Amino acid sequence: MLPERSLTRTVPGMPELPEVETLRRQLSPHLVGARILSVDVDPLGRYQPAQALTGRQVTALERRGKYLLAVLDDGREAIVHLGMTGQWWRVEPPDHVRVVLHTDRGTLWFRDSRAFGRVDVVAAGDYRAHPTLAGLGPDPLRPDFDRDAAAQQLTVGHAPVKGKLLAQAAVAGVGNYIADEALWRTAVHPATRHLDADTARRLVDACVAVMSASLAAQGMTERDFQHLDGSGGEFQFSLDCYGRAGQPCRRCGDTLTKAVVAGRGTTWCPTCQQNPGPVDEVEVEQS
DNA sequence: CACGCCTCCTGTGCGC
DNA sequence: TGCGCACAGGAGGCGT
Repeated sequence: MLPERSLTRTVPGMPELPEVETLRRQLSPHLVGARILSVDVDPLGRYQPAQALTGRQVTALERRGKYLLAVLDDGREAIVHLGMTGQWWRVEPPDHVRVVLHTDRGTLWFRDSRAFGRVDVVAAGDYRAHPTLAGLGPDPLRPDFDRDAAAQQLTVGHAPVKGKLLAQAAVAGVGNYIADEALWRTAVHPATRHLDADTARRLVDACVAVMSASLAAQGMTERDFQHLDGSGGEFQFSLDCYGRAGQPCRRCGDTLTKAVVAGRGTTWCPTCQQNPGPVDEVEVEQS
């Protein structure tokens, strides 16, 4: 059963699809059907749109990729993105409260220390102010997930495959750890700029497999896991690659390396994931 | 047009 | 020990 102190079991580091879906399931009983009586919002401008939730009833809580969508009773919907550190609490957090929802079922607090999260209220389906959401690729948890369409996206363009994965246009909900794990599983170098169709399909399958395993573990809880109260995610214990720079590859024993690829910290095995040619990576110190 | 770089934030963890 | 500072990182915006 859900502990009182933290609804989210805090999902600290990087909420990706499994973490956001876990949160959606935990949040639903407290939000779907509830009416929001009043809203307190942090002075920071980016959260101001949440004020528009006042008086609204939530009719459904959906998820697309890493976006939570709360369908409202007036034809609009609330878009919630957790950014890096967004959390929902059922008790008042000690700090970094950005939005407070007073509902007829109790109060929910949105805490976001780094303030990369976002809350917006738009006409249903109007994602003009959210281009990534507007161009979101197929979501692996939806029954109509089109694996070949996702793979096709990965074969076009010239950007490093790591960047294509993070862009959300191929597979919705991929973040840094899912990308690194999937690339490791398929033995694809993250800086690869061209994939053949078969490799692309295997990479999509690997993304889905990593997401499924992580969701089954209720996602990854990284930094705050000392505060866990029994409902925390466990996937951090199943990682083969992400966060293991400097440690031996579980497949070949070589030392996993870390560098910046497509602007993001990236870990891979230099033996299993062969360098496809000239790449523009910057070596980063290993721990 | 697609890509790459900068920005937003603040806790963390490093170096001195 | 304590201080200061660079850095991480999802997504948006913009320049090339």
